[in-house]
Amino acid sequence: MSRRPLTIGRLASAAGVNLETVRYYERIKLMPPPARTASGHRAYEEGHIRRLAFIRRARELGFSIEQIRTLLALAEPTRASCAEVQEVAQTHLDEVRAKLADLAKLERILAETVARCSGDPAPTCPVLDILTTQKRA
Amino acid sequence: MSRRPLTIGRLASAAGVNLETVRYYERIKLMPPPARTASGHRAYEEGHIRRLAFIRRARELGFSIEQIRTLLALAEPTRASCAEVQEVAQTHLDEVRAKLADLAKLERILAETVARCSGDPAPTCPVLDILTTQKRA
DNA sequence: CTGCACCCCGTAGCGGCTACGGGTGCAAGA
DNA sequence: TCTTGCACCCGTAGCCGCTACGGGGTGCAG
Repeated sequence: MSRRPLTIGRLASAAGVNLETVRYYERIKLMPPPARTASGHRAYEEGHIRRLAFIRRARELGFSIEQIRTLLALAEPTRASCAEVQEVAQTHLDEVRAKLADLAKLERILAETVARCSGDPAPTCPVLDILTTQKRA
Repeated sequence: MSRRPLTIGRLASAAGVNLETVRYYERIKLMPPPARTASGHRAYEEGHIRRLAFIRRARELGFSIEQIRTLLALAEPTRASCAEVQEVAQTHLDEVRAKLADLAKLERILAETVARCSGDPAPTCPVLDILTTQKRA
C-alpha cells in the first residue's frame, strides 16, 4: 500500500497540523500512541490522518479540546446520537455568539473613538479620554 | 485627607480589579511599586487608583498589556501626541475587526450546521459530517 | 486578648500550543 | 563508503493574562 512509512512529519503535513502539536495531542491523549519502529520512530496508519484532520477542523471551528474529546467519542460508534452531538455544537455556538456580541460592542466603541481623533499633536485625545474617564457602558 | 490607609485590597476594589491582579501588575512592572508600611504592607496613593482604573478600562477594550504600556507612556506627559495614541488604537481596532470577521464566519458555519440537525438519534449527523469531510472554506 | 479579615510571599496552574536544546536515525549524493 | 543534512527522539520551559494555593504575619474590633 504505502511506499513510505507514515512518520509524524508526514502525518502532520497530511492533516495540516504542526508536528509539535501532534506530539502534544499524544501527550494529552487526544491522539492514541502509534506503533513504533525498531529505532523508536512513530509509525502511523491511515486512521490517524482522519482522526487528526477531524481534530484540526474542530479546532478551526473553535471547539475546545475537551469538546473535541466528546465529539470524537460520539463519532466513534457508527450509531452515534446526533442529538448529543447537536448539544455540544449548540453550546459552542452559544459561546461563539456571546463572544461575537462582546467583540462587536468593542469594535463600535473603538471605531467611534478613533474616528474622533484629529490626528493633530493635540493635548486632548479621544482615546486617552475614554481610558481616563469613568466608564459609561 | 484619607482616614484609612489605601491598602492593596482597597485599591483593588476602588479600581474594580482583582487583588491578585494588582500584585501581578506590580510584578510585570505595569504598576509602580508603592510605599510600604513598617510591617511591609503596601501603601498606595490616589494616583495609583487612576492608573489602575486606566489599565482596567484598556483591558476591557481588549488592549494587550504591551499596548497598555505604550498608552500609559503616551498619556504621561501632558503634551501627548494624539497621533501616536491613535496609531495604537487603530492597530487594535484592526485586530478586533479581523477577529470579528473570523468569528462571524464561524458563527455562520456552526449555525447552518446545527440548524440541519434533526435531533433524531440518526446515524448521519450534519455536525459530524462537516468535521469528517474535507473542508471547504 | 482573641478571633478573624486582611495582608505578605513564592509558586503552580489554566488552555493550546510553540520553541529550545541535545541527542539519534536514515537516505541520498560525492 | 562516507558524510552531509534533514527528520526524528525526548523533556522542559515559555507564551498571555491572570487565578489559585499554601503557609505564614498584621491590624483592628469586640
